[in-house]
This record gives sequence, structure tokens and C-alpha cells, in this order.
Amino acid sequence: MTGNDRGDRAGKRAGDRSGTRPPLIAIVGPTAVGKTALSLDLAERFGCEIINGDSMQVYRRMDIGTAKLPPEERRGIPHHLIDIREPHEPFSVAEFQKLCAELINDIASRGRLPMLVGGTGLYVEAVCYGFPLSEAADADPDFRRRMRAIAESEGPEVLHARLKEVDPETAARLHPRDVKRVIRALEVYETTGRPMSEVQAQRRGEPKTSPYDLLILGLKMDREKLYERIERRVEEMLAAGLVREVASLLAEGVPRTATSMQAIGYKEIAAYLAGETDYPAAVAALIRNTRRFAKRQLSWFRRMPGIVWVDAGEKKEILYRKTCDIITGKLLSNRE
RNA sequence: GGCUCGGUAGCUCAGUUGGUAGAGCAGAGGACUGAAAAUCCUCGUGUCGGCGGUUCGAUUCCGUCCCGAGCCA
Repeated sequence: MTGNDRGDRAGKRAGDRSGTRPPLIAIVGPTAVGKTALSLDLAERFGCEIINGDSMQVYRRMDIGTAKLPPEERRGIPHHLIDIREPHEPFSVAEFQKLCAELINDIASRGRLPMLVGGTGLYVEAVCYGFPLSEAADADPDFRRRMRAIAESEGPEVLHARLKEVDPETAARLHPRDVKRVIRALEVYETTGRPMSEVQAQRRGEPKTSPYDLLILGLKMDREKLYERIERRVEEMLAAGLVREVASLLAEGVPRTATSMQAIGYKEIAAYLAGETDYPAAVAALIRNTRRFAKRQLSWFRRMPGIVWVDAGEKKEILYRKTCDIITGKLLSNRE
């Protein structure tokens, strides 16, 4: 809401010329590709403030498993939207988008450059391209619980059939077994009385426009190399005390069903601590799930428009210089 | 050295009473608009260990060699 308002105001003020929208640099890419390290160098060089774009780094005390940058390593650069929720609290794209919009405007108004860094495709894209989430319905936990119960007892197809009656367009788009999306679509109809397809009609399928003066850098890397880095990172997390971290979260009463406990690294270790698997099996699952996650991230970002891809497999200095050049070119072109 | 059982997809294995083969896992691709590190969809050709023989046709039967495991000397 706030983001749209300010975007409109900025548009009016400047006759809708692109240079007057708040600037935003985003850095995306799969897990373990090196987003954090690069973001620090670039933030230092261009006077950026960093906004976290990882859905799980918003949770406090989930540090090791989410590869959160420790405060003492942040080189004095402000980092936003880290540690803003308790691990048992829910969070959502809509909240994220709203908080981001406020932050971006605030940072820009202070003459600094906002830099969104993260691997959660939905979150980053919702911010970069301003999905009109505010027009849709709020989450309704109770409704979701009831729907889940139906899916379990009668099968997910029953819900899909129900959706087909109220919103045939969305039903056609969704697979009958994609329970979460089917429930969300039903939820939108339930709480607004309008089908989701109608709520989203203006945006879906249209060419993407951004409320920001936007530059998205995508980090890519040879698959084999990326998988090696993932494996190494998991070993490092374990050595750094991941098991202890998960155990202490469980001990403080975070339920295993909480969104935060669905995070990779946490769900596998929680299963091990509950005696459902042995340690080697848990570690193997953790590595495998991280690889699959990286694959899904790549799938998302390959499709997302407007990304300038750079090879993160190159030497640190080369990568730094290349990305600096891209950003400088972008900033100069805005001055004309 | 002798005997037995194995050698089939990256891995573990199934199977073909002779008509060139298929599961699980791993892997790959994709979808994604208020749970997203979540959720969901699609994808199985490989000298059937090598070389000969029998056969219209061999991964399947026979011989031989190689490799692995076990047992007996």
C-alpha cells in the first residue's frame, strides 16, 4: 500500500520520468553462490544499505542454518529485515513487500542506495515488480486449517473441484494436488467474494514494470562448482553448531510445524533430534535438499525478467570490477 | 588352484520360458502473486562385463576370459 502511494506521488511529481523513481539494486541467485560477500563490497563502494531478501533470515536465533551474516562482519553497513520475527511467528510476502517499500523510500530519501539481497524469488520479485498484494485478502489461519482437514480426509481433488466452481480460471492454472495454492485461491474468494483470477487480472501476463529505478544482478555459477560449495557450506554449518542451534529452538518451544522450522537445515536436524533418522541420513538429506532448493531458485530467476547475469565463478576482483561497471553505467545513464 | 554366487541406468537392484529392458534412489527441466528454504508437475537407451559359438535373431543358452564376494584346498 505504502509503496504504491509513494510510487504514485513520485510519478506525479516528475511527470512519470524513470529517473525520479527511487533507485533499487537487487542481487539474486541460488544459495551459496556468493551473494552476501559481493553485496558487502558493492555496498561499501556505492554507499548502499542492505535489505535482506531471504525468507528465513527474518527469524531471530536462526543464524547458523540460514547463513546469516554476523553483525561484527557487516562492516558498519546497515542491514535491514534481519531478525524481525520470533521463530514461532508467521510471516508473509505481503508484509515483506510492505516493509521493503517503506525501507526503500526511506533509504533513498536519505541519499543512500537501497540494495536488496536474497534468494527468495517470490519475495524479491514481489518487491522489484510491485505485485499488487494489498488488493488481495489477508491470510485466514482458521480457514486454512479447515481446508487442510478437508484435503486430508477427502483428498485434495475435492478442494480443487470446489475452486473450479467459484474460480474456474485459477483452477485451470493450478494442479489439483497443489494444495497450498488451491487453498489460497479459495481463501481469496472466501474473504473478498471475488475470484483470485479477477483480483490479479490486471497484472498477470502483462509486461513487468517496476515502481523502482531497478537494476537486478543475477549471480550464476557452474552447477558442479555450486554443488561443491553447498556441500562445504553444510559441513561448516554443522561444525559451527547447527545441531545445537536447532535443539535450542525446539527447547524454547518452537513447534516443528512453524514456518521457520520448515527451513532447510532445521527440518532435517529436527527429524534427527526426534530420533526419526540417524545423523548421517539427516546430513545427506540436508545436502540434497539444499541442492534441490538451489535448482528451484535457478528455475525461478531464469524466468524472472530484467536480470543482468554475471558469472560468480570468476575471481573475486574480476566479479567485483564487472559488477561495479554495470552499476556505474546504470547510475550514469540515469543522470541524462 | 577348485567350487559357488554375482557383474544390467550415476547408485541399489528387478526382468526377459531367446524377439535388444524397468523400478526405487540420485539427477535434470518446469510451475509459482499474503505458508515460498514452502507447495506442486514432467522426464528412464543403457556396448544388459569382454570375446567367441549355437540360432533367422543372444542381454537371456553354451564355451572361454576378466573383475568382485564367499567357501574349500
